[in-house]
Amino acid sequence: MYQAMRQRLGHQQWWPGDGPLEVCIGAILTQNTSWSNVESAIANLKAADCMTVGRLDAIPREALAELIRPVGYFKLKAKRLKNFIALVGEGFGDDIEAFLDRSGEVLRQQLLGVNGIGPETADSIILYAAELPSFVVDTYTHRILLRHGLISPQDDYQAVKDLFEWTLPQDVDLWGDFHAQLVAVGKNFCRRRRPLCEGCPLEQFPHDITDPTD
DNA sequence: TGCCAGGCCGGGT
DNA sequence: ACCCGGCATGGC
Repeated sequence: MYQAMRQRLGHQQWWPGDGPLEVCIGAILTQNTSWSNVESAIANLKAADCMTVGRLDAIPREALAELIRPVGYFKLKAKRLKNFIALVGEGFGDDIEAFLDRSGEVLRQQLLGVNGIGPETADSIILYAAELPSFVVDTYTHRILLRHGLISPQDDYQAVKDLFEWTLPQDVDLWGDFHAQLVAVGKNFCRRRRPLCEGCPLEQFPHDITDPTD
């Protein structure tokens, strides 16, 4: 399935955006939000010279919220950004690289301890910012695998993550691009409550679910 | 015009 | 252990 998507769509070159801090910020801001909204919020942060740990720590939460308004849930996400920045600042000052330069297990545990960072956001940061192998599962991943009968509805985040991590060679570029391909397919061919995926790169693979509830 | 977007949390059963 | 409402702007 990866080869089929890759052939049709080409390498997705994820994460879109620049540098490890921007990846972390984007991962939090894009929670249940389209990436185009995140782009304009990130542009605001850059224009306000706030794309550093120090500036994000210094800026008042209310002002930060205004800068990221386009992402929606902006008050909530301002809080979540602050929580993440506090974790980095506690041990590493402004040095995001040093914060990320630790084992994936330690990183994941610390990230999950932050209010506002759940499994997908943590894994996105580990895979795309720290560049360590940690497969990212999102709603598209769930949906696509469910439609193809590869998982059951009650399989949780960890079960789906395990399926990928135990099956694929442990390769950061492969895992990163695989997730990116699934998002591309999800956005364009596998939308919510739509049974048919006309022209989908995965059309050749069996669809066991003909009446999707998701 | 309504539905959806690259989730996560807190409170209620 | 689940289930649900809340969070909110922008694009199609």
